[in-house]
Amino acid sequence: MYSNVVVRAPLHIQVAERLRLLIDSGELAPSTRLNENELCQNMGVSRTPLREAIRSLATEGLVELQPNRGAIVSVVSHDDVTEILPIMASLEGLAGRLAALHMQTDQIKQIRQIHNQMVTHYQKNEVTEYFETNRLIHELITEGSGNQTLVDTINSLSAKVRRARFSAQMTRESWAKAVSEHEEMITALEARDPNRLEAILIQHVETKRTTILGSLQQSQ
Amino acid sequence: MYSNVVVRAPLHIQVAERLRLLIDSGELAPSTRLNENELCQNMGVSRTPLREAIRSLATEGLVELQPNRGAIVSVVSHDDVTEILPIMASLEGLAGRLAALHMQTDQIKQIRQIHNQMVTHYQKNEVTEYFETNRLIHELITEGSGNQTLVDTINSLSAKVRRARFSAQMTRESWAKAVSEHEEMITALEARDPNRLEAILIQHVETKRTTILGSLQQSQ
DNA sequence: CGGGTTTATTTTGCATACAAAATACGTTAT
DNA sequence: ATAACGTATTTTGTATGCAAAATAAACCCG
Repeated sequence: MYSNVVVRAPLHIQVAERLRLLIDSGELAPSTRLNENELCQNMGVSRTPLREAIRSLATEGLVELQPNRGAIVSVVSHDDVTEILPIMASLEGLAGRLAALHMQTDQIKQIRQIHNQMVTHYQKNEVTEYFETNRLIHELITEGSGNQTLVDTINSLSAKVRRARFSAQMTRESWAKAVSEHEEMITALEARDPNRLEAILIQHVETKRTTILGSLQQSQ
Repeated sequence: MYSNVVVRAPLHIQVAERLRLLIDSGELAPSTRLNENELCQNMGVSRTPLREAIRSLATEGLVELQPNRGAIVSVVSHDDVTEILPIMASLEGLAGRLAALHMQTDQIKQIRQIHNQMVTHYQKNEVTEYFETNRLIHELITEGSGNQTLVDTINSLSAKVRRARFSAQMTRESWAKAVSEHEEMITALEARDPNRLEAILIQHVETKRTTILGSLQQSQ
């Protein structure tokens, strides 16, 4: 007999996921205080699993615990981003290097297709769709490394940078540069050239850095 | 009037620290089940802060949650180490590059002193002291990067590798190689040569890799 | 004996209760 | 009016209680 048991995740995990989403979407903005009773009511759970979830998010760095004063949504400062981006560059470079060596040919073809979509979105000035496809490409290359720890590490850092919300400030010029770098990326991947792909990805993050830090207000 | 208030950390943080120590020291061995009542009695706290601590350790990756069956000390497998080491190489390389650029001269002199101590321990075959000074040097270089996020990321990965416990299996040969690489490291640091230091650190982790994975039994 | 099923015990998951700290409020005095 | 103090309320931190799941033990039947 087949098992009918629906193994549903523990409450504190479900709650953590929802909170993560709320924070990531900006619905819970940085420095917002997390009121336990309020959140409990909204989510229909008691304080115990909620608090467990908050503790998890704290070790992830998404919220900051303030003893006897609860937790606030952590603020990603200019300095944080300055610290994170070189790390991202190094890790994305490594991921690209590994991806060039290990990815299946049909997976690379898929990335090329998404890249073409992205270019179309760029030409039509469809910002949201552009960012979505852009993100997907980076995600696929990262996953193409075949190194799950690397994927997790990059995602965790990437999430923090994303929360700094700079995207709107992208200039015509830096956007064009990013797209052309992407073209080079895909070419290097198709040629399975690890050194070149690594170099481009590192350069790409550098471009991102100037874009972001140019527009981000000092010490947010 | 000066404040006399002793701001002591919340219980769940103290508990998490103690558990981290127990796991790191091997007193709580991998795959050991964490019995809540037992631990509560040992530590003299109730289940609530203990459980919060366990959730934190779970997101850190030190323990693994098994729904309805509690938590076990996570097992660092051969594959985990295989994934982690290239990441460490990349990040330690970056840290070295930054350290060569930013470290104060007197800090570099201090590292040279510790390095000399380490060499003495090597010559006298004092394994424990060797590893301790070795660890300290890597820590100081990493911190010398001036990038706290980088320090945290490296430490978190490093802790996992350390828990795999391979150190005893180091051969005469690989030990000698590690020491000579260290000599090169310090020289490059004193010369403030970022590229060279980065390259050596990456190579150094590669040496470590062959040492570790040579001795670690498959799929622990 | 041994395999399988039922019952008892333990252990976890979640909710609630109580105490301490922090915040908000109101009162008084200047 | 406002600054400062004291009190009330809210909010967090920790402990405990109860129900469900998992494990261990007892039991039955072949």
